[in-house]
Amino acid sequence: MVTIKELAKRLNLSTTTVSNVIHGKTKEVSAATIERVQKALEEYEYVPNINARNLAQNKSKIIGVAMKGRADKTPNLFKDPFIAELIGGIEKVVRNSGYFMMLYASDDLGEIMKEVSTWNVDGLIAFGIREEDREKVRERYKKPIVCIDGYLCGEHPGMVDIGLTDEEGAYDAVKYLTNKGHRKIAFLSDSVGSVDSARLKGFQSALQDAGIDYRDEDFLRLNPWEDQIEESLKDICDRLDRYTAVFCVSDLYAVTLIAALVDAGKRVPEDISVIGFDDNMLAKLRRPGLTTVHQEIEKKGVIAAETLITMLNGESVPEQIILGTELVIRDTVRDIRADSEA
Amino acid sequence: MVTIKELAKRLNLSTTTVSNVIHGKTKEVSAATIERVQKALEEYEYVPNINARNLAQNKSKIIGVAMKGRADKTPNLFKDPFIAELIGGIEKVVRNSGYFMMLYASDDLGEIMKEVSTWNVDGLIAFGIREEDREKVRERYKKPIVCIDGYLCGEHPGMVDIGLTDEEGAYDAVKYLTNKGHRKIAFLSDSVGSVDSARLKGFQSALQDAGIDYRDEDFLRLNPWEDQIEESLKDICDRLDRYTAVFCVSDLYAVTLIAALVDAGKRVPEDISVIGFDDNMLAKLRRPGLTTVHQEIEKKGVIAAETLITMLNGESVPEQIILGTELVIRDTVRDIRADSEA
DNA sequence: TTGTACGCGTTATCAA
DNA sequence: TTGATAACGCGTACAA
Repeated sequence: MVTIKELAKRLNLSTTTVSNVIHGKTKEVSAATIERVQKALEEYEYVPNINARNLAQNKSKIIGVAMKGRADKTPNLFKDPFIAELIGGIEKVVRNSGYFMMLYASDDLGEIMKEVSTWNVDGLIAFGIREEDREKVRERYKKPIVCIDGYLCGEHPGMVDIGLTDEEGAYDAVKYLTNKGHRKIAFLSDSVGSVDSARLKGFQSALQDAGIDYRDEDFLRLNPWEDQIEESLKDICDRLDRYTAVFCVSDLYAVTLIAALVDAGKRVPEDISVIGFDDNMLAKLRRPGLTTVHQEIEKKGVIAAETLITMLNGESVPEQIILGTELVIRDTVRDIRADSEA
Repeated sequence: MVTIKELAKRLNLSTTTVSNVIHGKTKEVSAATIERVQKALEEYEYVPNINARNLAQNKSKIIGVAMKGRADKTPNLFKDPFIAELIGGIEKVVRNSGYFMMLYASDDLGEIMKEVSTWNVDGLIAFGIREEDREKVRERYKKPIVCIDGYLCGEHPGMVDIGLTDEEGAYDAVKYLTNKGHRKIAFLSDSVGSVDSARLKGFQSALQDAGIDYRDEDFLRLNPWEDQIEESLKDICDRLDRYTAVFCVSDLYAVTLIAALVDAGKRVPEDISVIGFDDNMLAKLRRPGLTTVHQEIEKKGVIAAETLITMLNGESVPEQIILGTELVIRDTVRDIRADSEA
């Protein structure tokens, strides 16, 4: 660990000169000195001390990724392919831009914000931050923030949102189900976040357009905790006896549900049709294929990170970016129109 | 951003006293002062500046996770469920121990090591570092290192390895295949790392024990690059015409292969039996279930991180920890003994 | 019980 | 073209 100071002493130069060479501020340094310094840098394998640099510049080159509630929902954050792909996308961009990524997952927003300011994080990507928490975040953190699926409304200076056509996506999926003759359709989710409620809205609209009444009991709530999921699934499978189709709020849940259904002796789609959301690898790699609503998850992460870095560069960015969805028809929805006519 | 200095001035105290209160060195501070300081800390929302702290203490509270070659193999690191689960396990422990995780994925080991020392990382978890690179790493980085699947041999002070019974696992799987009457068995992998060669060894032993000759052409090499994988899969599917079973080096590859086989009009296991390795969510969530070799991936990450933190605490740890494997029999291997007798 | 003063490695300002 | 020197915020001997 050679320091600039040591190097300077060895070369009989000042730290300033060495520092200047390191940073290419070479206009005011003689060619000979540059040469000498560069050689020494190589020879002694100089690496800058980021802590000192950051301290001096009041920067960090760190981009924080804050995920409220996620640590509690999934003990292993990355087991959910959605999270994994999203973070993968972010990480790629962050790394290629010369920044570093630091992950904060906690249910306690205060905790997250404390660490974010402790590390002097240059910018923040927030995932799963609710409307009511947004003020608190802004108050304690003045640098650029990009929200993912934040459903920002109103003015939020220095804060942009990367969203999705959640409502339309769900609408298309459920419309497809009703077109195939389904009238008893359940909605499977785990909570009632902004994303879920947007998708529920689309679900309800599609039902309405088909002249079907939505009842509260159609909302099936999966408890994703590892020690409770099995029981929860069993309960849901039972309740699904009264339905011919389920719209699931994620592929993970769709695939998990299908496994439970199959284990309970039911066939998909012969006995019940299932439709997912995300079109992640779980959907893509299974055969028969999962009918689902496609979204570009990795791209979402990439765009979030790129947007943040653009902001960090002082350039302007749109207040909101909404990515599209597309229904991908594969093999888990059955056409039951013939049945009902019979 | 209040600093200790400012706080001290406001309270008419010295920075030392404030600092002492912050760190609970309360034996030599009057109760009244403690009270006052703590109240001020709350009120002004004091957060320490990590850069300054690290600079002063020459520490970082950062644990680096270095993955050589991974950035090039998978453009999105976390798309591979094995990586995702492993990192998830590490991250959980790291976070709960008050450390932070920083990810380095690059094909260039020098690049990785440079950043590791730049950030003054307290400890390193290395994944996919080859024998020949180990010296280089040790030379440039003197702090504790935990390797995952490193296949360390010989003396490596301050360096421990978390491994797996790869050879036995593969042996069990292939033994199972031969027991079921298979004699034309292929080996699917993407490279020839230590892990793969251990599994290949087990593969070969099992063949040998069943009196089957191993030929080089039985080694099917999958090219996992996104733009080449399709072609590679097609080629492999063709070559599999001459086999009744494949042993795949990962569940990801097994599931990917099955999808390709199904798309090519083949049935698993009726036409060809497939066996995987890892028993990750891909295997667990599919129906019919994937027969595979179970390993506790998340636990591997957890143990790696725990071991490193133990080392960081100055306690002693075993030089090597080998986790076990277990064959999980599900539904992708067919018993063809009846066929051959017929 | 509290305060002073210095060092950590780097950058930045200003003077030479 | 180069060099002194003062920050940056914190921790810690050592002094009071």
